[in-house]
Amino acid sequence: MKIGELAERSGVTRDTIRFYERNGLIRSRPGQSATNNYRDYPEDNLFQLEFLTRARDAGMSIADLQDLINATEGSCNMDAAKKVIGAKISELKERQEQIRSIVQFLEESLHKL
Amino acid sequence: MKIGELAERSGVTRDTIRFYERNGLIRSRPGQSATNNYRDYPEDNLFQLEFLTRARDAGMSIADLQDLINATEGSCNMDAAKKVIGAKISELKERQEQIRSIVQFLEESLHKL
DNA sequence: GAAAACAATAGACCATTGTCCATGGTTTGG
DNA sequence: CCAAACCATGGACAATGGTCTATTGTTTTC
Repeated sequence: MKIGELAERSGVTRDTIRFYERNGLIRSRPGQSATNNYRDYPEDNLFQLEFLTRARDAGMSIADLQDLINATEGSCNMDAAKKVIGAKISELKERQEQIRSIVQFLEESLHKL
Repeated sequence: MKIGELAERSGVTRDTIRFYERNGLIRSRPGQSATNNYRDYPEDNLFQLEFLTRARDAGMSIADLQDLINATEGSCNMDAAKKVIGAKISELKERQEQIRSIVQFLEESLHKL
Protein backbone atom coordinates (compact mmCIF):
# COMPACT_ATOMS: atom_id res chain seq x y z
CA MET A 1 0.00 0.00 0.00
CA LYS A 2 1.07 3.60 -0.41
CA ILE A 3 2.08 5.84 2.42
CA GLY A 4 -1.25 7.65 2.59
CA GLU A 5 -3.16 4.49 3.21
CA LEU A 6 -0.63 3.29 5.76
CA ALA A 7 -0.87 6.61 7.55
CA GLU A 8 -4.64 6.43 7.52
CA ARG A 9 -4.81 2.88 8.78
CA SER A 10 -2.06 3.13 11.35
CA GLY A 11 -2.88 6.53 12.71
CA VAL A 12 0.72 7.61 12.20
CA THR A 13 1.28 10.65 10.02
CA ARG A 14 3.06 10.42 6.71
CA ASP A 15 5.86 12.58 8.01
CA THR A 16 6.40 10.38 10.99
CA ILE A 17 6.34 7.25 8.85
CA ARG A 18 9.03 8.75 6.64
CA PHE A 19 10.95 9.80 9.70
CA TYR A 20 10.83 6.28 11.08
CA GLU A 21 11.83 4.86 7.75
CA ARG A 22 14.77 7.24 7.43
CA ASN A 23 15.86 6.00 10.81
CA GLY A 24 15.58 2.38 9.88
CA LEU A 25 12.58 1.60 12.05
CA ILE A 26 10.46 0.37 9.20
CA ARG A 27 11.28 -0.74 5.71
CA SER A 28 9.23 -0.37 2.55
CA ARG A 29 9.72 -2.04 -0.77
CA PRO A 30 10.95 0.27 -3.46
CA GLY A 31 8.00 1.08 -5.69
CA GLN A 32 7.29 -1.35 -8.45
CA SER A 33 6.15 1.29 -10.92
CA ALA A 34 8.53 2.46 -13.59
CA THR A 35 7.07 5.94 -13.73
CA ASN A 36 7.25 6.93 -10.09
CA ASN A 37 9.24 6.17 -6.99
CA TYR A 38 6.31 5.85 -4.63
CA ARG A 39 7.17 3.46 -1.86
CA ASP A 40 5.18 0.35 -1.36
CA TYR A 41 4.41 -0.68 2.19
CA PRO A 42 3.49 -4.29 2.94
CA GLU A 43 0.69 -5.05 5.41
CA ASP A 44 3.32 -5.99 7.97
CA ASN A 45 4.11 -2.38 8.50
CA LEU A 46 0.79 -1.94 10.23
CA PHE A 47 1.95 -4.26 13.00
CA GLN A 48 5.35 -2.71 13.09
CA LEU A 49 3.98 0.79 13.38
CA GLU A 50 1.68 -0.25 16.14
CA PHE A 51 4.59 -1.78 17.99
CA LEU A 52 6.71 1.30 17.45
CA THR A 53 3.97 3.60 18.66
CA ARG A 54 3.36 1.55 21.76
CA ALA A 55 7.06 1.26 22.45
CA ARG A 56 7.52 5.01 22.08
CA ASP A 57 4.61 5.59 24.42
CA ALA A 58 6.24 3.25 26.88
CA GLY A 59 9.25 5.52 26.84
CA MET A 60 11.62 3.74 24.48
CA SER A 61 13.78 5.98 22.33
CA ILE A 62 14.35 5.76 18.61
CA ALA A 63 17.86 4.53 19.38
CA ASP A 64 16.46 1.78 21.59
CA LEU A 65 14.23 0.66 18.78
CA GLN A 66 17.06 0.75 16.29
CA ASP A 67 19.04 -1.50 18.61
CA LEU A 68 16.18 -3.95 18.83
CA ILE A 69 15.63 -4.03 15.11
CA ASN A 70 19.28 -4.35 14.25
CA ALA A 71 19.60 -7.16 16.74
CA THR A 72 16.67 -9.19 15.53
CA GLU A 73 16.77 -8.69 11.82
CA GLY A 74 20.30 -7.60 11.11
CA SER A 75 22.25 -10.28 12.81
CA CYS A 76 22.02 -13.99 12.32
CA ASN A 77 23.48 -14.29 15.77
CA MET A 78 20.66 -15.40 18.01
CA ASP A 79 22.58 -15.02 21.23
CA ALA A 80 23.46 -11.41 20.55
CA ALA A 81 19.83 -10.70 19.71
CA LYS A 82 18.73 -12.30 22.94
CA LYS A 83 21.16 -10.19 24.87
CA VAL A 84 19.88 -6.98 23.34
CA ILE A 85 16.26 -7.87 23.94
CA GLY A 86 17.03 -8.96 27.47
CA ALA A 87 18.75 -5.67 28.14
CA LYS A 88 15.77 -3.69 26.90
CA ILE A 89 13.46 -5.75 29.05
CA SER A 90 15.61 -4.97 32.08
CA GLU A 91 15.55 -1.28 31.35
CA LEU A 92 11.79 -1.32 31.00
CA LYS A 93 11.37 -3.19 34.25
CA GLU A 94 13.55 -0.70 36.01
CA ARG A 95 11.42 2.07 34.66
CA GLN A 96 8.33 0.27 35.89
CA GLU A 97 9.87 0.21 39.31
CA GLN A 98 10.56 3.93 39.17
CA ILE A 99 7.02 4.62 38.16
CA ARG A 100 5.71 2.43 40.91
CA SER A 101 7.66 4.37 43.47
CA ILE A 102 6.48 7.73 42.19
CA VAL A 103 2.88 6.54 42.11
CA GLN A 104 3.22 5.39 45.68
CA PHE A 105 4.58 8.75 46.71
CA LEU A 106 1.78 10.61 44.96
CA GLU A 107 -0.82 8.37 46.52
CA GLU A 108 0.58 9.09 49.94
CA SER A 109 0.47 12.79 49.14
CA LEU A 110 -3.16 12.42 48.20
CA HIS A 111 -3.93 10.84 51.53
CA LYS A 112 -2.20 13.58 53.42
CA LEU A 113 -4.13 16.35 51.74
CA MET B 1 23.13 26.23 51.69
CA LYS B 2 24.62 27.54 48.49
CA ILE B 3 24.08 26.01 45.11
CA GLY B 4 27.43 24.24 45.04
CA GLU B 5 26.70 22.30 48.18
CA LEU B 6 23.19 21.47 47.03
CA ALA B 7 24.58 20.22 43.74
CA GLU B 8 27.17 18.15 45.54
CA ARG B 9 24.73 16.62 47.97
CA SER B 10 21.87 16.05 45.55
CA GLY B 11 23.90 14.83 42.63
CA VAL B 12 22.15 17.36 40.38
CA THR B 13 24.39 19.81 38.55
CA ARG B 14 24.34 23.51 39.28
CA ASP B 15 23.08 24.22 35.80
CA THR B 16 20.23 21.81 36.16
CA ILE B 17 19.31 23.20 39.56
CA ARG B 18 19.16 26.68 38.07
CA PHE B 19 17.17 25.33 35.16
CA TYR B 20 14.66 23.74 37.51
CA GLU B 21 14.46 26.89 39.55
CA ARG B 22 13.89 29.04 36.48
CA ASN B 23 11.03 26.72 35.66
CA GLY B 24 9.50 26.94 39.09
CA LEU B 25 10.32 23.39 40.14
CA ILE B 26 12.26 24.44 43.20
CA ARG B 27 12.43 27.66 45.11
CA SER B 28 15.35 29.18 46.97
CA ARG B 29 15.39 32.01 49.44
CA PRO B 30 16.95 35.16 48.10
CA GLY B 31 20.40 35.46 49.61
CA GLN B 32 20.60 37.14 52.98
CA SER B 33 23.92 38.80 52.30
CA ALA B 34 23.99 42.47 51.38
CA THR B 35 27.09 42.16 49.25
CA ASN B 36 26.09 39.34 46.93
CA ASN B 37 23.02 37.79 45.48
CA TYR B 38 23.92 34.18 46.05
CA ARG B 39 20.84 32.12 46.51
CA ASP B 40 20.22 30.23 49.68
CA TYR B 41 18.72 26.77 49.46
CA PRO B 42 17.00 25.24 52.46
CA GLU B 43 17.54 21.57 53.30
CA ASP B 44 14.12 20.80 51.91
CA ASN B 45 15.46 21.19 48.44
CA LEU B 46 17.36 17.96 48.84
CA PHE B 47 14.10 16.07 49.09
CA GLN B 48 12.55 18.05 46.33
CA LEU B 49 15.44 17.44 43.99
CA GLU B 50 15.37 13.77 44.72
CA PHE B 51 11.69 13.66 43.95
CA LEU B 52 12.17 15.64 40.76
CA THR B 53 14.96 13.38 39.60
CA ARG B 54 12.98 10.25 40.27
CA ALA B 55 9.91 11.69 38.63
CA ARG B 56 11.88 12.69 35.56
CA ASP B 57 13.35 9.21 35.39
CA ALA B 58 9.86 7.81 35.59
CA GLY B 59 9.03 9.78 32.48
CA MET B 60 7.28 12.83 33.86
CA SER B 61 7.91 16.07 31.99
CA ILE B 62 8.85 19.42 33.41
CA ALA B 63 5.35 20.58 32.56
CA ASP B 64 3.85 17.69 34.51
CA LEU B 65 5.91 18.63 37.51
CA GLN B 66 4.95 22.27 37.20
CA ASP B 67 1.32 21.20 37.24
CA LEU B 68 1.85 19.17 40.37
CA ILE B 69 3.69 21.93 42.15
CA ASN B 70 1.26 24.62 41.18
CA ALA B 71 -1.57 22.43 42.34
CA THR B 72 -0.19 21.58 45.72
CA GLU B 73 1.53 24.75 46.76
CA GLY B 74 -0.05 27.43 44.63
CA SER B 75 -3.67 26.80 45.33
CA CYS B 76 -5.39 26.64 48.68
CA ASN B 77 -8.00 24.56 46.94
CA MET B 78 -7.53 21.00 48.15
CA ASP B 79 -9.99 19.48 45.74
CA ALA B 80 -8.28 20.95 42.72
CA ALA B 81 -4.94 19.70 43.99
CA LYS B 82 -6.37 16.25 44.48
CA LYS B 83 -7.69 16.26 40.97
CA VAL B 84 -4.33 17.17 39.50
CA ILE B 85 -2.48 14.56 41.51
CA GLY B 86 -5.09 11.96 40.67
CA ALA B 87 -4.71 12.75 37.00
CA LYS B 88 -0.96 12.34 37.13
CA ILE B 89 -1.37 9.05 38.93
CA SER B 90 -3.68 7.86 36.19
CA GLU B 91 -1.22 8.85 33.50
CA LEU B 92 1.56 7.02 35.26
CA LYS B 93 -0.55 3.92 35.66
CA GLU B 94 -1.40 3.99 32.01
CA ARG B 95 2.25 4.20 31.20
CA GLN B 96 2.90 1.25 33.46
CA GLU B 97 0.35 -0.68 31.51
CA GLN B 98 2.02 0.25 28.23
CA ILE B 99 5.36 -0.86 29.55
CA ARG B 100 3.87 -4.09 30.78
CA SER B 101 2.50 -4.84 27.37
CA ILE B 102 5.78 -4.09 25.62
CA VAL B 103 7.69 -6.22 28.09
CA GLN B 104 5.31 -9.04 27.46
CA PHE B 105 5.78 -8.72 23.73
CA LEU B 106 9.56 -8.68 24.06
CA GLU B 107 9.50 -11.70 26.32
CA GLU B 108 7.44 -13.58 23.79
CA SER B 109 9.94 -12.58 21.14
CA LEU B 110 12.73 -13.93 23.28
CA HIS B 111 10.96 -17.26 23.54
CA LYS B 112 10.46 -17.49 19.84
CA LEU B 113 14.11 -16.91 19.03
C1' DG C 1 -7.38 16.73 -20.28
C1' DA C 2 -7.31 19.69 -16.36
C1' DA C 3 -7.79 20.17 -11.52
C1' DA C 4 -7.39 17.93 -7.19
C1' DA C 5 -5.19 14.68 -4.51
C1' DC C 6 -1.14 12.22 -3.62
C1' DA C 7 3.95 11.22 -3.44
C1' DA C 8 9.21 12.19 -2.84
C1' DT C 9 13.03 15.00 -1.17
C1' DA C 10 15.45 18.43 1.17
C1' DG C 11 15.69 21.51 4.48
C1' DA C 12 13.67 24.71 7.82
C1' DC C 13 11.41 24.90 12.06
C1' DC C 14 9.69 23.68 16.76
C1' DA C 15 9.51 22.24 21.76
C1' DT C 16 11.82 19.87 25.32
C1' DT C 17 15.60 19.23 28.42
C1' DG C 18 19.34 20.22 29.51
C1' DT C 19 24.63 21.75 29.06
C1' DC C 20 28.32 24.97 28.19
C1' DC C 21 30.49 29.45 27.89
C1' DA C 22 31.62 34.30 28.60
C1' DT C 23 31.46 37.90 31.61
C1' DG C 24 31.72 39.98 35.89
C1' DG C 25 31.22 40.07 40.71
C1' DT C 26 32.27 37.65 45.66
C1' DT C 27 34.46 34.71 48.97
C1' DT C 28 37.96 32.15 50.89
C1' DG C 29 42.51 29.76 51.81
C1' DG C 30 47.20 30.27 52.29
C1' DC D 1 46.54 40.38 49.59
C1' DC D 2 45.90 37.66 45.83
C1' DA D 3 44.87 33.64 43.40
C1' DA D 4 41.65 29.99 43.26
C1' DA D 5 37.15 28.71 43.84
C1' DC D 6 32.52 30.07 43.86
C1' DC D 7 28.24 32.51 42.27
C1' DA D 8 24.79 34.95 38.92
C1' DT D 9 23.11 36.06 34.38
C1' DG D 10 22.34 35.71 29.64
C1' DG D 11 22.74 33.50 25.65
C1' DA D 12 24.65 29.94 22.64
C1' DC D 13 24.72 25.09 21.64
C1' DA D 14 23.16 20.23 21.39
C1' DA D 15 20.32 16.03 20.96
C1' DT D 16 15.81 14.12 20.46
C1' DG D 17 11.52 13.50 18.06
C1' DG D 18 8.97 15.08 15.31
C1' DT D 19 6.30 18.65 12.10
C1' DC D 20 5.84 21.88 8.24
C1' DT D 21 6.94 23.94 3.83
C1' DA D 22 8.52 24.35 -0.84
C1' DT D 23 9.32 22.20 -4.93
C1' DT D 24 8.53 18.97 -8.26
C1' DG D 25 6.64 15.00 -10.23
C1' DT D 26 2.48 11.35 -10.62
C1' DT D 27 -2.26 9.71 -10.27
C1' DT D 28 -6.90 9.98 -10.01
C1' DT D 29 -11.22 11.81 -10.90
C1' DC D 30 -14.68 14.53 -13.02
